[in-house]
Amino acid sequence: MKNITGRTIERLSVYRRLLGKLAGEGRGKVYSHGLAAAAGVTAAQVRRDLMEIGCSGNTKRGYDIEELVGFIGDVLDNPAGEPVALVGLGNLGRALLPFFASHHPKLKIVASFDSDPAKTGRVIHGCRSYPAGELRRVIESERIRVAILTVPAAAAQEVAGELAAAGVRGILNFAPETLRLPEEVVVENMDMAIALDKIACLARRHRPE
Amino acid sequence: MKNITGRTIERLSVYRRLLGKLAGEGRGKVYSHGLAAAAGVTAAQVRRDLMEIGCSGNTKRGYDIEELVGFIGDVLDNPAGEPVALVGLGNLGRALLPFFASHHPKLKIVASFDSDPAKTGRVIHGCRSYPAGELRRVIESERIRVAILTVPAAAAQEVAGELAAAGVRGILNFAPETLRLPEEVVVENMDMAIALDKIACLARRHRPE
DNA sequence: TATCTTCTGTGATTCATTTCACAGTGAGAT
DNA sequence: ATCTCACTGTGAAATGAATCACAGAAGATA
Repeated sequence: MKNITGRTIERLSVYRRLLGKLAGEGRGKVYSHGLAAAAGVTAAQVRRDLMEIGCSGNTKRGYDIEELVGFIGDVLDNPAGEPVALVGLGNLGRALLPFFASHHPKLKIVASFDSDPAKTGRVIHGCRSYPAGELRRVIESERIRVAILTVPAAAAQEVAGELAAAGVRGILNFAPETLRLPEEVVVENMDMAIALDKIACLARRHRPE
Repeated sequence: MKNITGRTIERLSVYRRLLGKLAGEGRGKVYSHGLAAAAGVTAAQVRRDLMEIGCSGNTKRGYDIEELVGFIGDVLDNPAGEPVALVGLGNLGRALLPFFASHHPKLKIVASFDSDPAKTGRVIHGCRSYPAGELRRVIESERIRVAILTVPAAAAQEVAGELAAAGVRGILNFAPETLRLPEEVVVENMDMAIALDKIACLARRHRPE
């Protein structure tokens, strides 16, 4: 299994969520077009994605849901589990904690940080919060490779640099700021200002044919 | 100006933010490679994007920052302003309010909604909150075309349908749920669970050459 | 004025991603 | 036992997006 693209990974994550729902409804098998309709993509796309991760369906019964979830997990998840840090305990950061505290099989927020001492030293949603000065030590000792960044834009670049220096290799960036980091660090921007600009603009000019 | 892609719109939004910062530092002109470095893209990409919205730079001085901001605004913004609704006043929704209350020239959250009466009837961050039952009336009377959806996943599809029926044409969806809507509605997903899956997976396999 | 340099604007190309379309397959019907 | 139908797996084609690379422009320099 060579280089699987980010796009494909996103779709696999969508499929997994939908498959979990189907399994919960007692379904055991699913056709490519069934998954496709639920995920809002084409059936050919689903088949190609599944092919890419090396999993096969039965010609007449479709794909086995449980098996599929297993295959997707093999691709997406770190089998040892993936500890995640949350940096920035403002309104947004605190709002995200319970969001992620939800039942993901492997990802877990194990530490959070803030520069404001009033917000640290406690346990919020089962996750211990540390002062910013402890960042490097905790990240290193817990071997954290993935972080969520919810600090103010003005601090984002500096904090991101510290994270990278401490060993973090993937950052989910909520700050409205373009991060400049060494190329071994993967950054995914969740920039709401840009997203709103985009949908406002597209919605205005979008006219279905 | 024909069909400008979503990708390009996102970059234009990034450019605008950076240009604002440059203007604040007293810069009046910028080269394509200057903007490119700040935005993390190539100079050719910047030139092509700017070409696409019909704006020209001077061969030897580069682009005029103020003019550029104007051109980008002409493409991205609704000149009449764009009222936005926020639906769902849970932790996440409340955390987003101040985020967007920030100084966008045209976008403004003018109304928010929640099904819990305890959360409505007030004014939060300068934005009046209404009970869910008022949704259609307010959206129609305020002519709101863009909405941010921060309700629980289980309610997302239903609420999105109501929004579309009330006239909303663009939805920024924070719920971990694939929305099925008529094609005249533009949906942009801000799905944190998927994004985390993605960076965790990419960070693990990513090895710069 | 002539030359040099460094920029922009853009056709052509490359690269990435999605869709098409069909051969192959197997369960169920007859 | 064979036929039929609806599915999968996948090469090939189409589409979409980013990059290359260079002609042309204009300030700087002498």
